Amino acid sequence: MTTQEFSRSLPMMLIRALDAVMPRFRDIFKEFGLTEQQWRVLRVLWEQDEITFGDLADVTLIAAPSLVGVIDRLNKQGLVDRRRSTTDRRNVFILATDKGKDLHLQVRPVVDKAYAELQASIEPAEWQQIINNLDRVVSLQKESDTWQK
Amino acid sequence: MTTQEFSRSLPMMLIRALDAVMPRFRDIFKEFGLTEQQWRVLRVLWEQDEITFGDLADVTLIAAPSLVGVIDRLNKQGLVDRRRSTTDRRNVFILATDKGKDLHLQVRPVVDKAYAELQASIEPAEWQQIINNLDRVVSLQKESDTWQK
DNA sequence: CTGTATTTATTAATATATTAATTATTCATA
DNA sequence: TATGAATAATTAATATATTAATAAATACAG
Repeated sequence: MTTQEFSRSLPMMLIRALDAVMPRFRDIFKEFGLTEQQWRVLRVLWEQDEITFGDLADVTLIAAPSLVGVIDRLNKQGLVDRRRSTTDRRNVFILATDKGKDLHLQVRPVVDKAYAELQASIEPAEWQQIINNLDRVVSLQKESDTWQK
Repeated sequence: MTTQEFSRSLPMMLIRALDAVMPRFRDIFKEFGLTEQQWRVLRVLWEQDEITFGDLADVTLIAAPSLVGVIDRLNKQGLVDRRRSTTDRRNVFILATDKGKDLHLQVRPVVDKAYAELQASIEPAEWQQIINNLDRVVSLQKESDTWQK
């Protein structure tokens, strides 16, 4: 019965965990007219003030080609702006508009509350263990990637 | 510096882990002209022989509207067929064609090898811990979903 | 300096994700 | 048995993911 093996493989378990966790957050984002990815961008800009497109892609884990569209739509909503760097004209800085900052201040408490509830549903020690485990999966793969390129 | 908090939040860690793990598998799938989702479908059909569309969506963790297109494209490649149930004409059975079964037999060993290498990169005890932890995240969320609906 | 390789953001093409609406069928019951 | 509720697959509309290719700017060797 190796379908069960498949269902319990690491990739499927990761996807299942995301499927279990994300819907309640998406519901919140939607209330404020945001998608999950749009929220990730604003979440960073609220702390960062100004960040290059490339760094934003790294931090949000949104691949550059996808991020172009995400930024376009946020820009159309008047929530973020692009500003090309003067020192290196290849770089583009992304920054939240005042409207973007305000919106974020509204969304943030609701999301934080939902996240606190999520965290509260799991023992602190177990929670930390999960984070550490995921961290380890990432670092191990990064290592074995190095010699490949 | 709460951008770090964000980066180490459970959702971001899950996504990062997937990003770390999946590329090497996608490379393999691509060699055989398959996408990740197409492979998931074939992976199930190889064991299952015949399965309803809805059950297939559940097992592959592909939402029904997405699965429609995945099946369409697999069908165009001559790898799977649809067959409407005679007992309940709402149900549609999905099954692999001979070509689909043959292809799967070719892909499977390569994928299994890559998966074995992935698993070998992590201590067995830690591996089991990760799976158990993810399982727990899922079950805890399922519980708190129940009373919501 | 000059031509070439690298880097950064973007476009292009195709596949998938997400939510809401729709169609066809079956169920349940009045 | 007609009829409204429930179920299964699909369509529709929009957003994102993935890979390859491109455009513009900079770095860098010769």
